[in-house]
Amino acid sequence: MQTFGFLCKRLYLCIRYIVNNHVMVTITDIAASLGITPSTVSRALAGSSRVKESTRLAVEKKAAEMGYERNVVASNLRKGRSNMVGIVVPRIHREFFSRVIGGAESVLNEAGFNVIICQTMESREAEIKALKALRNYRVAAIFLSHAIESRDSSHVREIIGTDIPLVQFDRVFPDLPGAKILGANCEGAFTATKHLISQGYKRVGTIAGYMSSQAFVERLAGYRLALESAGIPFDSSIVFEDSIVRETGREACLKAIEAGCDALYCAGAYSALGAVDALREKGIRIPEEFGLVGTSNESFTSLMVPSLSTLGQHPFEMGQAAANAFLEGRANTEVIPMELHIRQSSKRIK
Amino acid sequence: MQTFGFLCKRLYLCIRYIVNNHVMVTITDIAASLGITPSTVSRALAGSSRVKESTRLAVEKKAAEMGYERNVVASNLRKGRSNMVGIVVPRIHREFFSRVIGGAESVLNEAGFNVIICQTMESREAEIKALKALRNYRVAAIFLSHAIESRDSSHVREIIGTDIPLVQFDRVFPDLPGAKILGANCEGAFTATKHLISQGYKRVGTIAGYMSSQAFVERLAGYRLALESAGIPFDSSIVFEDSIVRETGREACLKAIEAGCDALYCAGAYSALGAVDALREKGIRIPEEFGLVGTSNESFTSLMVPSLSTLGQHPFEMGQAAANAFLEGRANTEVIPMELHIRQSSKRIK
DNA sequence: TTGTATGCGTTATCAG
DNA sequence: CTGATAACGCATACAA
Repeated sequence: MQTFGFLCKRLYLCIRYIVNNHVMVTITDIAASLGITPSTVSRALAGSSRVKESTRLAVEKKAAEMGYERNVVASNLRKGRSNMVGIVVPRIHREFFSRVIGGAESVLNEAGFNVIICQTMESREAEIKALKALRNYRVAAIFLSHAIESRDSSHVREIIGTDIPLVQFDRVFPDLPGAKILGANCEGAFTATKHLISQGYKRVGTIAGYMSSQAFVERLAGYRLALESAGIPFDSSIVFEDSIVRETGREACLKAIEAGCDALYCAGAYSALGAVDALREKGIRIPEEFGLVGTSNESFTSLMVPSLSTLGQHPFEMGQAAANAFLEGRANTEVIPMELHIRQSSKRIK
Repeated sequence: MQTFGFLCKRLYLCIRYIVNNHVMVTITDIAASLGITPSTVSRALAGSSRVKESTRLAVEKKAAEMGYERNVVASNLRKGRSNMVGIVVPRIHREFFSRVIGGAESVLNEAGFNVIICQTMESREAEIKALKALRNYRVAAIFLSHAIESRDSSHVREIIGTDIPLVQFDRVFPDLPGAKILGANCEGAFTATKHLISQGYKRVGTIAGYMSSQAFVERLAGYRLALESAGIPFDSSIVFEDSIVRETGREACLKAIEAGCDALYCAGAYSALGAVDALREKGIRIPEEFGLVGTSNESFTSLMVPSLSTLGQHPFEMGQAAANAFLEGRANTEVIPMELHIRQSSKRIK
């Protein structure tokens, strides 16, 4: 026996259907055509154990028949959280970041999440805007690799507080809680620098990146360790900080040449490219007169001539790791190995 | 004078606040602390003209003070549409696509939209899944560059119908309604082929891509036109279809060599890379014995040796154009010029 | 096992 | 110009 309210609703639905004959079908529609209530449909579709098997089957059949699909907006509102994960990166056209995103997406999609992506273009302002937008979407989690301009983490803490799970990757604020996915930066930089030394380069400098970011701090530490383990004193005058793009990399390399370096470990991907520019300008031959190892195995590095030796990260795996950390509710720091690809730019000894 | 219901609500809010002392502030909170109703707050915040200036100011002040930010999920549900735009691309780590996304995002963000990105990995199944997910989010629009596996547009038509504005770019189904952003493919391919002919190459073939996509059809037409305008008969035996990735490009080029070609216009970005592989394998010199022009000015093309001549698109501008077409409600076809970058791989005549 | 009632936060419609 | 009220579609506590 139907209640009066129920019948009213049904009448309303009929009218709605006539007026606008292509609305999305809702659980109420399914309920109406099955003579049951929306709550039961909701439960059946959610796979609740508190619904009769036969009812569930009937609901599922009808839902498929009517082409029902859950309105995730309504569902998210009701649940107070969404099935979206926000990923905030400096620039998506950097191969490293786009591959991290790819890795994260592959895992998250499997688990029923969608990914919303924001670019900061290295600007702190844009990062704040993106984080706020994501919070307003009530995303289930935020994966962040912060902008260079974000010298400290106060804005992140302020905006996302502790309500939204945070997973940081690569460019990580050490003082923030939550999971962190890092490359084995120290170890990697150690290996890379060691390799340059083993090739007979005598004065190995580094284009070190930004010390506001954990990743670069660790790479510098690895570089230093390699020197020390080879009995070479660390010399801060051939450590060039704050360079990460091609142009500043070029400038840093010019200074390195002045300072008598014959090799550079570049902690950034594009600063190494700038170093190549500088060396070409000066007519210095690679690798005979000058050795180079870059970081991040972007595909252009193997296509260049001379091909560029790189300390490769595994961005896809980092994305997967970030997604898994979130899905499993972990808040630890995970280290993804790095791998040295020795190519022409550092291979002086055959 | 407050109504009874209003006071109840206020009491409820107090209790909620005590129980959970860190909830997001809502328009109801603002209304309560200002002694007005949520409707007025909503109107004030929406910039409605039907609200007193002083009230608006008071509301805005209070909102800022309390750190209010609109719950977009609720807003979207109520409005029946969202401020998200879905972008569906084969792979975001393709520089072309990531730059299109960048361009679209830059315009959309200004206009208050956020971007949700889905990758299809060239799979029709994944494309269907992505389109459905976006529809379930009630996105404001979908920007699509379809997967290679999607040989026809039936699934797109079926899923998004006419409810959601569709903007297609680059890989476009001509039979679907809505805006289309295309490179000047025919003209571009004409110029590229003409250039090869002008360099003295005698038998210019093409790695033509997939004929299910408008863009490739047009490039083939441009190629053909260039031959005809030079009085060279079109020869379908040196048109290699269905190649778009590096490996298939390599295979196509091997066939082209067999068929006596001494130049290729490659309609894909990575197929040209495969062609380089094939020529290296066979020990054929570029550009002296064989000329190559690729499509899409990916950054590796200028870093390679020999550097690769390309028919460059303007992906960032294409993204902007897509966003503008959507924002202005246009449904026309827009053509973005292409530009021939002549580099070493095709420059036989100094 | 199912139905009833309510609220998530916002906005639109209608009164006043 | 502002207030009351309902509804967007779904999920859940509670009742039956």
